Amino acid sequence: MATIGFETHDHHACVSDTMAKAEQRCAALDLRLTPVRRRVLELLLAEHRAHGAYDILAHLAAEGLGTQPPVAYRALDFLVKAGCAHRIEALNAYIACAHLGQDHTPAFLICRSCQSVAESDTTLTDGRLGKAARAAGFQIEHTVVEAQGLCPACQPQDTL
Amino acid sequence: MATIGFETHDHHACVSDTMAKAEQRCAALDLRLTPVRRRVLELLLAEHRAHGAYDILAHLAAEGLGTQPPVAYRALDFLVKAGCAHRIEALNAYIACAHLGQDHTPAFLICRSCQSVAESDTTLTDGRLGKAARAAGFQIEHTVVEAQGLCPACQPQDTL
DNA sequence: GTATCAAGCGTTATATTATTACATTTCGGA
DNA sequence: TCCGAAATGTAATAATATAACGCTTGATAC
Ligand SMILES: [Zn+2]
Ligand SMILES: [Zn+2]
Ligand SMILES: [Zn+2]
Ligand SMILES: [Zn+2]
Repeated sequence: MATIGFETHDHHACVSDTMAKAEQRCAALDLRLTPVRRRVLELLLAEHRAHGAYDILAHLAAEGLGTQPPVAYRALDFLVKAGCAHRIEALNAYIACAHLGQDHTPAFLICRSCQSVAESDTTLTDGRLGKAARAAGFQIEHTVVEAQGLCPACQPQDTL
Repeated sequence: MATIGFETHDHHACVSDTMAKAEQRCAALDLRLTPVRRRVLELLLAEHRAHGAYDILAHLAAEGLGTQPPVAYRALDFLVKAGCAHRIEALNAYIACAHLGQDHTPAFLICRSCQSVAESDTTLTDGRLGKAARAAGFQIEHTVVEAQGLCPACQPQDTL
């Protein structure tokens, strides 16, 4: 279980790795990573936090890539469907996938103080939700698992 | 782990029990379950599915209890804070709590076909999310756990 | 090559969800 | 009975999201 987003890491590598994987993935699935879509993914990747559709749109507008909401929503929808990004329901916002290439069921840890978001990759739905679904005979198609709270850096320090 | 919402049950009893528990709870916590708040809870309780704020508002308007959005949002916010209702983030909607009086961390099973929503009561965050949070040093304050899919009644039948 | 068709994009308009702000009322406690 | 906090009424607006429609592009078939 790797949680990306709170650890200090080589973020440049993080970005270029993910972009490369996104290229591969889209090529493999015969999906077209057009300029707008690519740029939106780059914008999402810039920081490990969620970005609102209108934030993204503002960047696109500043760069002459589009000014109307559908421009942003189409690109975001594409990235989500392609598995390159996830929607954070609790924030009505979007984030780049931190485990591109790995088959995973994402779970998010959202810091209310610094707004950073970590994506935890645990492979299966065998936690609470899986058990509850099995017990109820429910057939899961998609899961939303998001925790809000304080990341390690934002927690009050005991040690003076 | 009881999942309420898909099972056939005595829903009249379900409603009156919950209303009684809500009364008790508000009294105990010194919260005021005013007429609008009570009515909104009743509306939520009518069916085991999520209700949009504007759906609720439409009912209130029809009953002369208020016509402006804040009326619905205030009542819903009160009920959520009081623990009598939950917000379903994936639907931007609200549902009455099915485990009022029990200390619980709700998880929801949302049927995309019949829109019914079941609340599963599992007491602790020791599933995927809990483990991921512990591993990352994240301090959870609130969790959003929602599965979308098909409830037992809406699944294609093998047996002819 | 060029006709055809689907995917992508530009743009306008509109729908849905949610909050801010401020005046007024209600209600419990001093 | 007076005071102050909580609740409510109401208008305005913000934030998020989608529908609809026509044009452009780029791949494929002929
Ligand atoms: Zn990074
Ligand atoms: Zn992911
Ligand atoms: Zn019931
Ligand atoms: Zn509940």
